[in-house]
Parts: sequence; structure tokens; C-alpha cells
Amino acid sequence: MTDTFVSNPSFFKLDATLKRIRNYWQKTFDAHKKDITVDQWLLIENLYKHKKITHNELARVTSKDITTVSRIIELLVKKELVVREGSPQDRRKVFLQLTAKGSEKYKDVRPLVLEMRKTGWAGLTENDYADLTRILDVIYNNIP
Amino acid sequence: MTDTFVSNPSFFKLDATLKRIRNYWQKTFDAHKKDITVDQWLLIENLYKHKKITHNELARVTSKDITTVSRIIELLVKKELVVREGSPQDRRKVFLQLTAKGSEKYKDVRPLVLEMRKTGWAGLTENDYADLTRILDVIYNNIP
DNA sequence: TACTATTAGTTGCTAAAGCAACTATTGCTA
DNA sequence: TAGCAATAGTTGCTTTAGCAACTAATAGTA
Repeated sequence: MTDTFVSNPSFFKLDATLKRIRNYWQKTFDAHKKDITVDQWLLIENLYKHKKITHNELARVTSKDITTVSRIIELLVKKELVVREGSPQDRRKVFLQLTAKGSEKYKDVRPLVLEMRKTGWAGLTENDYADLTRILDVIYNNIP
Repeated sequence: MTDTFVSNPSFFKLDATLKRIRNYWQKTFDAHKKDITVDQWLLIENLYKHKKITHNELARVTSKDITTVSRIIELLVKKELVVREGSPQDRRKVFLQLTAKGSEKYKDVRPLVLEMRKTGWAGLTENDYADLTRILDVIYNNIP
């Protein structure tokens, strides 16, 4: 652990922790040749969960900018993991769905993710989880 | 608060919270015409603290990639907030220092940052801070 | 001393974040 | 119904993240 890590305020600590997690996830994906990034995984996970959803909705549930979602989806479409399908009711809307290949990818990567979550959470309790959740929620909601 | 925020695991929650903080900081900087990004601020803060430091060291204390530091410093040099100064002892090394303008920028922005930290932490206790610190440290160190 | 390994830093690349400006469509209202 | 506002999505731009490959310099070793 770096010296700064123990002596600095929460923004920095959050940032450092998140980067470390993200890095670990990415390296694990790469080591298992999953051919996917961490954020691509997050979108796949949500597409699996929500089945059929627009860019806008997907951006909302992932806390991502719609432009970011639009471009990540572009990559997933190129990889044939996602299909776009225009809505006949509202021609502005585009529904997103996992392809069969996309669902397979989800099921293939999912165990790795569960394993990594367990690793990160080792030595912590249910209470810690509740505390972390509560504290982050308060901070989140404190921000105007 | 979005519905996902309350029901999802820690990685997502950390990411969402951090993005929200970062966004708030950036908007505040912009609103006060500080002409600076959040990460540029983090480097300035550390340059102010460490006085004279190499790219490598700065990367270490900020948990940033050295390439990222190199490029952010590039921008700060262009803005005349930082100077690079080659080491005569080891000609591979380059020392970084705030200029007078850089120190002024630090003192100018600092109060805003303190204010924002207070805002984010509202309604939480010293104990919460200790818990957050402890939990994030454990997660950080759990990661191989 | 010559050769090799290590270290400091930069550059090129791809991905993600977020703002602004844009197109296309739909909804609202005078 | 015509005109304007709002909504969905894309594209352009700048910034940050991090890997790989590179140059230059120093350190270590046969």
C-alpha cells in the first residue's frame, strides 16, 4: 500500500481503490482471453438483466453518459454480442438486446466476476457491506 | 438516486459515487472559471505538497499511470503552472515544480475543494470516515 | 572495459467520460 | 394545423487510463 493511500481524503481513496479493482478485473479478463473490457462487461450484465432496453435507459441504470453508452454499444455490435432494433412505435428509440453470442459471453464471464467479487470482499463482514453501502449512498445524495 | 444505485454491488456503487463527485467538482471548477480539470487539480495539490518531485514519484503518490502523469503535466506546463527541470545527477530524471502561477492556482482553488469535501461528507461522522477508510483499505489490499 | 539489465520518460494506440452541437422524431400548444 | 419545445441518439472534441514499444541514461556484472 502506498503512503498516500493511508493519509489522503476520500476522493483519492475511492479513485485509487476503483482503479485497482478495474485493473484487476481487466487483467483477469485478459488472462482468460475473454476479449472484453470492464465497462463492456457492465453493459452486457445489464442487458442480460433488462433483456430489451434503450440507450437512454441503459445509460441511466449504469450511471454512464448516453454518448459513452452509444459508443460502447457500437463496439459490442461489432463483436456481434448486441443487436440494435429500432422501435416501430417511436422511431427515435432504438432497443438493445444481447445476441445468442452475447448471452453466451455473459454466462462465460459471470463466474469470473463472482470470484473476483469474493476476492475483493475477503475479510469483510455483512455489516461492512451495509456500512459501505450506506456511506456511499449518503455521499452520493449529498452532492447537488 | 437511481434504482440501480441501491441494489447493486460495490464496484458499481464506487464507480457511480466517484463519477458523481468528479462531476460535481468539475462543474464547480468550471462555474468559478478555474480553468482546470479534477485530475490536474490532484497533481497540483501533490506538487504543492511535495515541492519537487519526479514524474515517477508523482505517479506513485497519485495512483496514476506514469504516462497519464506525463500527459497531464504537459498540459500544466502549457498553462505555465508547472516547470520541468532535468536532474544534473541523473539525466534520465526530470523534477517537477509548481511555478509562482501554479502556487497561486493552488491557493485560489483550495477553498473550493475544502468546501466541496464538507458538502460530500455532510451528515456523516468521524466513525463513518474511519469505517470507509478501513473498508476501502481492506478491499485495496485484497486485490492481488 | 564491454555487455546487459534496469530505470525514467515519451509516444502511439484503444477505450471510456462528458460537454456541445447536430439530426430526426415526437409532443405540446397557440 | 403550424410552429416550437422536448426527446433519442450520434458525432466531434478534449481529457484521462493503461498497455506496448521506444529512446536515453545509469547500474551491475563478467
